[in-house]
Amino acid sequence: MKESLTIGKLATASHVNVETIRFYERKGILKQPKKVGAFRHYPHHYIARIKFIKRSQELGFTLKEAGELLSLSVKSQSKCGDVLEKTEEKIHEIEKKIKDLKEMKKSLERLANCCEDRSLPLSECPVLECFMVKGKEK
Amino acid sequence: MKESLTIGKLATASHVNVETIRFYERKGILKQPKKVGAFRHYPHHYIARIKFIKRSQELGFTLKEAGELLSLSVKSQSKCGDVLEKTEEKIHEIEKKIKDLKEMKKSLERLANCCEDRSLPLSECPVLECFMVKGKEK
DNA sequence: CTTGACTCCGTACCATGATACGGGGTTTAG
DNA sequence: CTAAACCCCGTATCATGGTACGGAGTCAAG
Repeated sequence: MKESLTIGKLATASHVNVETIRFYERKGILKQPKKVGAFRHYPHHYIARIKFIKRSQELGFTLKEAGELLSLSVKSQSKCGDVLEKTEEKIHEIEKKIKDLKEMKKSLERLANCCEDRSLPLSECPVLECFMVKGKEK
Repeated sequence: MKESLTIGKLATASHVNVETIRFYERKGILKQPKKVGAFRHYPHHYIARIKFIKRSQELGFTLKEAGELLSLSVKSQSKCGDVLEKTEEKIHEIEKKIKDLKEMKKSLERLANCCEDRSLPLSECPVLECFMVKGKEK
Protein backbone atom coordinates (compact mmCIF):
# COMPACT_ATOMS: atom_id res chain seq x y z
CA MET A 1 0.00 0.00 0.00
CA LYS A 2 2.83 2.45 -0.64
CA GLU A 3 0.57 4.64 -2.76
CA SER A 4 -2.21 5.22 -0.29
CA LEU A 5 -2.32 6.43 3.28
CA THR A 6 -5.41 7.12 5.33
CA ILE A 7 -5.44 10.33 7.27
CA GLY A 8 -4.55 8.48 10.45
CA LYS A 9 -1.55 6.77 8.89
CA LEU A 10 -0.40 10.02 7.37
CA ALA A 11 -0.76 11.77 10.71
CA THR A 12 1.29 9.10 12.47
CA ALA A 13 3.93 9.06 9.78
CA SER A 14 4.37 12.81 9.76
CA HIS A 15 4.06 13.26 13.53
CA VAL A 16 1.05 15.52 13.55
CA ASN A 17 -2.50 15.25 14.71
CA VAL A 18 -5.24 14.06 12.38
CA GLU A 19 -7.11 17.26 13.15
CA THR A 20 -4.11 19.26 12.09
CA ILE A 21 -4.21 17.72 8.64
CA ARG A 22 -7.89 18.46 8.30
CA PHE A 23 -7.20 21.96 9.53
CA TYR A 24 -4.52 22.47 6.87
CA GLU A 25 -6.94 21.31 4.22
CA ARG A 26 -9.66 23.65 5.40
CA LYS A 27 -7.14 26.47 5.26
CA GLY A 28 -6.01 25.51 1.78
CA ILE A 29 -2.44 24.90 2.95
CA LEU A 30 -2.58 21.27 1.97
CA LYS A 31 -4.36 20.13 -1.16
CA GLN A 32 -7.23 17.78 -0.55
CA PRO A 33 -6.43 14.33 -1.87
CA LYS A 34 -8.73 12.06 -3.78
CA LYS A 35 -11.23 10.16 -1.77
CA VAL A 36 -11.72 6.46 -2.00
CA GLY A 37 -15.36 6.18 -1.10
CA ALA A 38 -15.85 8.67 1.70
CA PHE A 39 -12.27 8.51 2.94
CA ARG A 40 -9.24 10.60 2.07
CA HIS A 41 -6.41 8.63 0.54
CA TYR A 42 -3.03 10.32 0.44
CA PRO A 43 -0.09 9.56 -1.79
CA HIS A 44 3.03 8.81 0.19
CA HIS A 45 4.74 12.11 -0.63
CA TYR A 46 2.27 13.98 1.59
CA ILE A 47 4.50 12.97 4.48
CA ALA A 48 7.26 15.09 2.99
CA ARG A 49 4.84 17.96 2.46
CA ILE A 50 3.71 18.02 6.04
CA LYS A 51 7.26 17.78 7.31
CA PHE A 52 8.14 20.65 5.06
CA ILE A 53 5.36 22.76 6.55
CA LYS A 54 6.53 21.94 10.06
CA ARG A 55 10.13 22.72 9.21
CA SER A 56 9.14 26.05 7.73
CA GLN A 57 7.20 26.95 10.83
CA GLU A 58 10.12 26.09 13.07
CA LEU A 59 12.16 28.55 11.06
CA GLY A 60 9.79 31.38 11.68
CA PHE A 61 7.48 31.25 8.68
CA THR A 62 3.77 31.55 9.24
CA LEU A 63 1.51 28.75 8.19
CA LYS A 64 0.42 30.81 5.23
CA GLU A 65 4.02 31.40 4.16
CA ALA A 66 4.80 27.75 4.65
CA GLY A 67 1.93 27.02 2.31
CA GLU A 68 3.30 29.44 -0.25
CA LEU A 69 6.73 27.90 -0.12
CA LEU A 70 5.23 24.48 -0.41
CA SER A 71 3.13 25.42 -3.37
CA LEU A 72 6.23 26.79 -5.08
CA SER A 73 7.62 23.32 -4.91
CA VAL A 74 4.48 21.57 -5.90
CA LYS A 75 2.71 23.58 -8.55
CA SER A 76 3.90 22.05 -11.79
CA GLN A 77 2.14 24.66 -13.90
CA SER A 78 4.31 27.46 -12.55
CA LYS A 79 7.36 28.58 -14.49
CA CYS A 80 10.81 28.44 -12.98
CA GLY A 81 11.02 32.23 -13.21
CA ASP A 82 8.03 32.74 -10.93
CA VAL A 83 9.39 30.30 -8.46
CA LEU A 84 12.78 31.91 -8.52
CA GLU A 85 11.33 35.29 -7.66
CA LYS A 86 9.34 34.10 -4.67
CA THR A 87 12.17 31.96 -3.50
CA GLU A 88 14.62 34.82 -3.59
CA GLU A 89 12.18 36.97 -1.69
CA LYS A 90 12.10 34.36 1.03
CA ILE A 91 15.87 34.09 0.98
CA HIS A 92 16.14 37.80 1.63
CA GLU A 93 13.67 37.55 4.48
CA ILE A 94 15.74 34.79 5.99
CA GLU A 95 18.93 36.80 5.58
CA LYS A 96 17.35 39.68 7.41
CA LYS A 97 16.23 37.44 10.24
CA ILE A 98 19.73 36.02 10.53
CA LYS A 99 21.20 39.50 10.59
CA ASP A 100 18.77 40.63 13.29
CA LEU A 101 19.40 37.55 15.36
CA LYS A 102 23.12 38.13 15.16
CA GLU A 103 22.63 41.62 16.47
CA MET A 104 20.47 40.30 19.26
CA LYS A 105 23.14 37.76 20.07
CA LYS A 106 25.76 40.47 20.21
CA SER A 107 23.60 42.46 22.58
CA LEU A 108 23.20 39.46 24.83
CA GLU A 109 26.92 38.79 24.73
CA ARG A 110 27.59 42.35 25.75
CA LEU A 111 25.22 41.80 28.64
CA ALA A 112 26.99 38.58 29.55
CA ASN A 113 30.42 40.21 29.44
CA CYS A 114 29.20 43.12 31.41
CA CYS A 115 28.31 40.67 34.16
CA GLU A 116 31.36 38.48 33.84
CA ASP A 117 33.73 41.28 34.65
CA ARG A 118 32.43 41.83 38.11
CA SER A 119 30.27 39.76 40.40
CA LEU A 120 28.36 42.72 41.58
CA PRO A 121 24.65 43.02 42.04
CA LEU A 122 23.16 43.95 38.72
CA SER A 123 22.28 47.37 39.95
CA GLU A 124 25.89 48.33 39.32
CA CYS A 125 25.64 47.28 35.70
CA PRO A 126 24.32 49.52 32.94
CA VAL A 127 22.41 46.68 31.38
CA LEU A 128 19.43 48.09 29.67
CA GLU A 129 21.65 50.52 27.81
CA CYS A 130 23.79 47.55 26.92
CA PHE A 131 20.75 46.01 25.26
CA MET A 132 19.41 49.00 23.53
CA VAL A 133 22.43 50.21 21.59
CA LYS A 134 21.27 48.79 18.30
CA GLY A 135 17.58 49.52 18.83
CA LYS A 136 16.27 50.78 15.53
CA GLU A 137 13.47 53.15 14.71
CA LYS A 138 10.86 51.69 12.42
CA MET B 1 8.33 66.57 32.18
CA LYS B 2 11.14 64.22 31.25
CA GLU B 3 10.45 62.06 34.26
CA SER B 4 6.80 61.32 33.65
CA LEU B 5 4.83 60.04 30.69
CA THR B 6 1.16 59.24 30.66
CA ILE B 7 0.19 55.97 29.05
CA GLY B 8 -0.82 57.75 25.87
CA LYS B 9 2.49 59.56 25.56
CA LEU B 10 4.37 56.38 26.25
CA ALA B 11 2.33 54.54 23.64
CA THR B 12 3.00 57.21 21.03
CA ALA B 13 6.68 57.38 21.87
CA SER B 14 7.17 53.63 21.67
CA HIS B 15 4.89 53.07 18.68
CA VAL B 16 2.43 50.78 20.32
CA ASN B 17 -1.20 50.95 21.24
CA VAL B 18 -2.28 52.14 24.69
CA GLU B 19 -4.16 48.88 25.07
CA THR B 20 -1.00 46.96 24.37
CA ILE B 21 0.72 48.59 27.31
CA ARG B 22 -2.20 47.81 29.58
CA PHE B 23 -2.13 44.28 28.22
CA TYR B 24 1.58 43.87 29.01
CA GLU B 25 0.92 45.05 32.53
CA ARG B 26 -1.92 42.64 33.05
CA LYS B 27 0.36 39.86 31.84
CA GLY B 28 3.17 40.93 34.14
CA ILE B 29 5.50 41.58 31.21
CA LEU B 30 5.80 45.23 32.07
CA LYS B 31 5.97 46.41 35.64
CA GLN B 32 3.14 48.67 36.66
CA PRO B 33 4.39 52.17 37.30
CA LYS B 34 3.40 54.44 40.13
CA LYS B 35 0.14 56.22 39.76
CA VAL B 36 -0.32 59.93 40.21
CA GLY B 37 -3.89 60.07 41.36
CA ALA B 38 -5.68 57.49 39.27
CA PHE B 39 -3.32 57.77 36.32
CA ARG B 40 -0.24 55.76 35.46
CA HIS B 41 2.93 57.82 35.23
CA TYR B 42 5.88 56.21 33.49
CA PRO B 43 9.54 57.07 33.77
CA HIS B 44 11.07 57.83 30.42
CA HIS B 45 13.04 54.58 30.20
CA TYR B 46 9.83 52.62 29.68
CA ILE B 47 10.12 53.60 26.04
CA ALA B 48 13.30 51.56 25.80
CA ARG B 49 11.65 48.68 27.59
CA ILE B 50 8.76 48.50 25.19
CA LYS B 51 11.04 48.78 22.21
CA PHE B 52 13.10 45.98 23.63
CA ILE B 53 10.03 43.77 23.90
CA LYS B 54 9.07 44.55 20.32
CA ARG B 55 12.57 43.86 19.08
CA SER B 56 12.64 40.53 20.87
CA GLN B 57 9.35 39.54 19.34
CA GLU B 58 10.53 40.41 15.86
CA LEU B 59 13.38 38.01 16.42
CA GLY B 60 11.10 35.13 17.21
CA PHE B 61 10.85 35.27 20.98
CA THR B 62 7.47 34.91 22.58
CA LEU B 63 6.08 37.68 24.69
CA LYS B 64 6.86 35.66 27.79
CA GLU B 65 10.47 35.18 26.68
CA ALA B 66 10.73 38.84 25.82
CA GLY B 67 9.57 39.54 29.35
CA GLU B 68 12.20 37.21 30.75
CA LEU B 69 14.94 38.84 28.72
CA LEU B 70 13.74 42.22 29.82
CA SER B 71 13.64 41.27 33.44
CA LEU B 72 17.22 40.03 33.18
CA SER B 73 18.11 43.56 32.33
CA VAL B 74 15.95 45.21 34.86
CA LYS B 75 15.91 43.19 38.05
CA SER B 76 18.52 44.83 40.20
CA GLN B 77 18.14 42.30 42.97
CA SER B 78 19.41 39.46 40.82
CA LYS B 79 23.06 38.49 40.94
CA CYS B 80 25.20 38.65 37.86
CA GLY B 81 25.66 34.88 38.01
CA ASP B 82 21.95 34.21 37.63
CA VAL B 83 21.70 36.65 34.82
CA LEU B 84 24.68 35.17 33.09
CA GLU B 85 23.13 31.73 33.09
CA LYS B 86 19.83 32.81 31.62
CA THR B 87 21.53 35.04 29.15
CA GLU B 88 23.75 32.27 27.88
CA GLU B 89 20.73 30.04 27.53
CA LYS B 90 19.13 32.65 25.32
CA ILE B 91 22.34 33.03 23.35
CA HIS B 92 22.30 29.33 22.61
CA GLU B 93 18.67 29.53 21.53
CA ILE B 94 19.56 32.33 19.17
CA GLU B 95 22.49 30.40 17.78
CA LYS B 96 20.23 27.47 17.07
CA LYS B 97 17.75 29.70 15.31
CA ILE B 98 20.52 31.15 13.18
CA LYS B 99 21.78 27.70 12.33
CA ASP B 100 18.32 26.52 11.34
CA LEU B 101 17.70 29.60 9.25
CA LYS B 102 21.00 29.08 7.46
CA GLU B 103 19.97 25.55 6.59
CA MET B 104 16.64 26.78 5.36
CA LYS B 105 18.39 29.38 3.28
CA LYS B 106 20.61 26.74 1.75
CA SER B 107 17.58 24.66 0.88
CA LEU B 108 15.96 27.63 -0.79
CA GLU B 109 19.15 28.40 -2.69
CA ARG B 110 19.28 24.85 -3.94
CA LEU B 111 15.74 25.33 -5.17
CA ALA B 112 16.68 28.59 -6.81
CA ASN B 113 19.69 27.07 -8.55
CA CYS B 114 17.70 24.13 -9.68
CA CYS B 115 15.42 26.59 -11.49
CA GLU B 116 18.12 28.91 -12.75
CA ASP B 117 19.76 26.27 -14.91
CA ARG B 118 16.81 25.77 -17.16
CA SER B 119 13.71 27.81 -17.85
CA LEU B 120 11.56 24.77 -18.05
CA PRO B 121 8.15 24.25 -16.53
CA LEU B 122 8.70 23.23 -12.97
CA SER B 123 7.44 19.78 -13.68
CA GLU B 124 10.88 18.98 -15.08
CA CYS B 125 12.52 19.98 -11.83
CA PRO B 126 12.91 17.64 -8.86
CA VAL B 127 12.02 20.37 -6.44
CA LEU B 128 10.40 18.82 -3.48
CA GLU B 129 13.34 16.44 -3.15
CA CYS B 130 15.58 19.47 -3.39
CA PHE B 131 13.81 20.88 -0.36
CA MET B 132 13.66 17.81 1.72
CA VAL B 133 17.27 16.70 1.72
CA LYS B 134 17.97 18.17 5.13
CA GLY B 135 14.61 17.28 6.61
CA LYS B 136 15.33 15.97 10.06
CA GLU B 137 13.43 13.52 12.18
CA LYS B 138 12.42 14.84 15.52
C1' DC C 1 -23.26 -9.79 10.09
C1' DT C 2 -21.60 -7.79 13.95
C1' DT C 3 -18.08 -5.30 16.42
C1' DG C 4 -14.31 -2.29 16.90
C1' DA C 5 -11.28 0.74 14.79
C1' DC C 6 -11.15 4.21 11.93
C1' DT C 7 -13.15 8.14 9.35
C1' DC C 8 -16.51 11.74 8.30
C1' DC C 9 -18.08 16.64 9.35
C1' DG C 10 -19.31 20.56 11.94
C1' DT C 11 -18.69 23.03 15.84
C1' DA C 12 -16.61 24.31 20.15
C1' DC C 13 -12.77 25.37 22.61
C1' DC C 14 -7.76 26.59 23.83
C1' DA C 15 -3.52 29.79 24.09
C1' DT C 16 -1.17 33.78 22.43
C1' DG C 17 -0.94 38.52 21.34
C1' DA C 18 -3.20 41.87 20.75
C1' DT C 19 -7.29 45.48 19.65
C1' DA C 20 -11.86 47.58 20.36
C1' DC C 21 -15.73 49.24 23.06
C1' DG C 22 -18.34 51.51 26.43
C1' DG C 23 -19.50 53.89 30.52
C1' DG C 24 -17.40 56.42 33.57
C1' DG C 25 -13.74 59.73 35.97
C1' DT C 26 -10.02 63.41 35.38
C1' DT C 27 -7.50 67.12 33.71
C1' DT C 28 -6.57 71.10 31.22
C1' DA C 29 -7.36 74.94 28.00
C1' DG C 30 -10.30 78.55 27.02
C1' DC D 1 -17.23 76.39 34.42
C1' DT D 2 -17.53 73.60 30.67
C1' DA D 3 -16.06 70.79 26.91
C1' DA D 4 -12.43 68.31 24.59
C1' DA D 5 -9.08 65.18 25.31
C1' DC D 6 -7.35 61.95 27.89
C1' DC D 7 -7.41 58.10 31.29
C1' DC D 8 -9.72 54.34 34.14
C1' DC D 9 -11.40 49.35 34.08
C1' DG D 10 -13.73 45.34 32.58
C1' DT D 11 -15.19 42.80 28.97
C1' DA D 12 -15.64 41.45 24.16
C1' DT D 13 -13.67 40.51 19.90
C1' DC D 14 -10.10 39.28 16.54
C1' DA D 15 -6.36 36.37 14.06
C1' DT D 16 -3.39 32.49 14.21
C1' DG D 17 -2.54 27.74 14.82
C1' DG D 18 -4.21 24.38 16.43
C1' DT D 19 -6.97 20.57 19.63
C1' DA D 20 -11.17 18.26 21.23
C1' DC D 21 -15.79 16.41 20.87
C1' DG D 22 -19.74 14.02 19.37
C1' DG D 23 -22.90 11.75 16.46
C1' DA D 24 -22.83 9.31 12.31
C1' DG D 25 -20.90 6.62 8.43
C1' DT D 26 -17.49 3.00 6.78
C1' DC D 27 -14.42 -0.72 6.49
C1' DA D 28 -12.19 -5.11 7.67
C1' DA D 29 -11.62 -9.21 10.65
C1' DG D 30 -13.70 -12.87 12.76
